[in-house]
Amino acid sequence: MKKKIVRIKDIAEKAQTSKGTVDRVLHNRGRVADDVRERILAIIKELNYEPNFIAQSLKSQRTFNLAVLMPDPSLDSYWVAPKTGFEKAEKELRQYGIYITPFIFDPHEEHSFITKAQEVTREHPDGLLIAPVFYKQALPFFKEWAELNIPYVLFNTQIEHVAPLCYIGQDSYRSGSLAAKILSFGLQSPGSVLVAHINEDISNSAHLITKENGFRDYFENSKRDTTFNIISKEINYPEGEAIDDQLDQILAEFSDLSAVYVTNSRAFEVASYLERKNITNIKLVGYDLLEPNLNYLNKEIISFLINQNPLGQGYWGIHQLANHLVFKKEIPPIKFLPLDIITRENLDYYLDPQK
Amino acid sequence: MKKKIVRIKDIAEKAQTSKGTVDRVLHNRGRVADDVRERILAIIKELNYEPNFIAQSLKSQRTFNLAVLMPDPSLDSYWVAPKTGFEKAEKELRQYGIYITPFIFDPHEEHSFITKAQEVTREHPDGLLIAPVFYKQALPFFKEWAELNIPYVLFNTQIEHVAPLCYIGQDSYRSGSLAAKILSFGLQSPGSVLVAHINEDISNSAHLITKENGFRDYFENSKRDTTFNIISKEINYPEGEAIDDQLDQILAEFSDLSAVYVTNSRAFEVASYLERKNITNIKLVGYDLLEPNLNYLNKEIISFLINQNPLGQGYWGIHQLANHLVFKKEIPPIKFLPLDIITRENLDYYLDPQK
DNA sequence: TTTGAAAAAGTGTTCGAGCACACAGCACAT
DNA sequence: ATGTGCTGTGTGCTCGAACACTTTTTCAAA
Repeated sequence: MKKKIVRIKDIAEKAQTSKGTVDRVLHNRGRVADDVRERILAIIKELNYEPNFIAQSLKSQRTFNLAVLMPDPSLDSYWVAPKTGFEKAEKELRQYGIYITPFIFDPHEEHSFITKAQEVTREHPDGLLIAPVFYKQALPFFKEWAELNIPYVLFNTQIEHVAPLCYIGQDSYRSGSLAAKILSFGLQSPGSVLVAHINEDISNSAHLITKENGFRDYFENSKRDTTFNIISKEINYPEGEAIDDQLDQILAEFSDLSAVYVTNSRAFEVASYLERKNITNIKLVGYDLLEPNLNYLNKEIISFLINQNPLGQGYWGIHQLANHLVFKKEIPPIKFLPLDIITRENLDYYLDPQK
Repeated sequence: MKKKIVRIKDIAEKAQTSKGTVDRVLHNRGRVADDVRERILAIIKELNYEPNFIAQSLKSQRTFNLAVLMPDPSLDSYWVAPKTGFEKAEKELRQYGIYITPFIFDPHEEHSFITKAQEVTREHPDGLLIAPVFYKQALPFFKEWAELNIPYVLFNTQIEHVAPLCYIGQDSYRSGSLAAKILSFGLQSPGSVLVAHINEDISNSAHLITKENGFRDYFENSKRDTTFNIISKEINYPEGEAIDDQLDQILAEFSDLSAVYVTNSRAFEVASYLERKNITNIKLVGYDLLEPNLNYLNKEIISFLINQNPLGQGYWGIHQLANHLVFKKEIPPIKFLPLDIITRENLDYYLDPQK
């Protein structure tokens, strides 16, 4: 029943050599005769040896200093969750010598990002987890970090043409399709459907366009009798003020508006509008389990939220770095997190950070 | 930045004693003079000592033999996933001395369950993960295992009045409400809604009734203008034969049938019927990512599936036992797994067993 | 054949916790 | 006076992998 755990010593005995030699083979340290190497390699394979990583990490007392570069949670509460996530990961991984230093920048100020990125470079961490919300400003740093051999993991925003250790986040195209599927399920009669990009610099946010494409394509490819008029708008308003004017205008133009898809976490703005104007026949789908969103989800003004799992992004980001640095595992270049569909009924299970 | 890790040796030095004495204090093994004990305790607190559990588990080579008692996956493919789950957990935890012996019974034969349960008792494992699908037959065994001090974790079926270490599974009531929410979102005009219990011994499956209650209550409590006629049926048919007769009958009786909620994993039977009869205006929601279900989900004959995460049930079941036995953690008496809403667009992320 | 340096192989220590064992000191019984 | 048993304390080995260090083997040049 019990498979015996294979130790280096077992391999050495079976190969009639010593553990030192086996060790050299295992770590490609050379200085081993070819025939012995072959023999040992065969036995390793035969016995299906897996290093006891407990002993491994006990021995190698080395510590790893990781850096996290991301926006300030106190300025945009979306970022609270990733912070919670990486802190949770740090707690789990402290045993393995993982330490994290956060570098927090102001998401509205490019130069704040640049300053912090420079600090990261100066610190020269063993690994970096970064939310590259400033796409263009980040590019030169990626080059620098690559030269310094600092592996970096991206999260939240996927960027082409840089070679991170891994990207953690969602498949934006699919995400859009999913939103479309949900709304489409709830729509019977024809009407207009709004894709709303709220307070975003679209030129720096390719992923929102990707979401929109996924959304549009779903409606185009679905073979339904009813057709829908998909319109998209960038809605910008000063922080603190209401969104009413813009929405009034859109409603005036499209009186048959029956659904709204908000491509970021600001669905609550639309929900607040709908509530105040007492409009109940417009279905609303958005992103992320922020407090104001949850409020309207509970009131069923927001029908569904898609969870981008920001906590998981922080958590898994650190874990990927640890897998690479500590456990020397192969890291897949992309780790897509699930597109969780959240409604009032299953909300609880996604709120509490469970492993 | 880096907090220095405190070792037993550090405590011993500071207390001017030896690590053996500190060790005895830490493990309440007695044989320590009171004043020394106090002094050591104070220092432990002051330095905030936390045992290095890597070294701990390296040393204590103790192995734990866990048993899993569940139905045969080759007789009902639902059980493939829990098996995959506990095997995955075993792989991760082998390092910590966890070994699993499966005890597989025929889910259609009570005596098969009883035989296997007796085998478990004879084996006297260090812990047990059990899917108590035979409620009544299982009861005496729980008593026995409690007396033998074998901690057991329930999964799949929640049972009252036994005191397991933990229950892993879903909140059935919520699960029903969620199904209702989804269907309700897709239903505009009034009509009949069927709750179908397919090939289940309802008397032994309280959780299906709970699902139905959750489902009904959602419709009752929702303040919508349209009202729906909720009917429920037990549908039984011999394995291998089709379900057509029963459904024909129901459709004849309720010509306005607009949705079906299948309370277990057999939604594909209904889907197959709908496909063959070319009925497209009935929405269908069911459970579990079985191959035949996925087929109809892709064809959009099944609109949504709720994932009961059977893989996670096996996986977390073993992990809870390990947390209890190996890591001496507190275990919550109930671990509800998320009610994942699955559709064609987000299916992939729930299929592959990711951590 | 001897020598010597490089290559190959083997030995021993370390990491931190756990635990068996050794041992000293003392009380009490024989 | 010596033995027995118990308490309090300290020492040293173990777990498996890593790696520095030592020893042995090999093989070419002298």
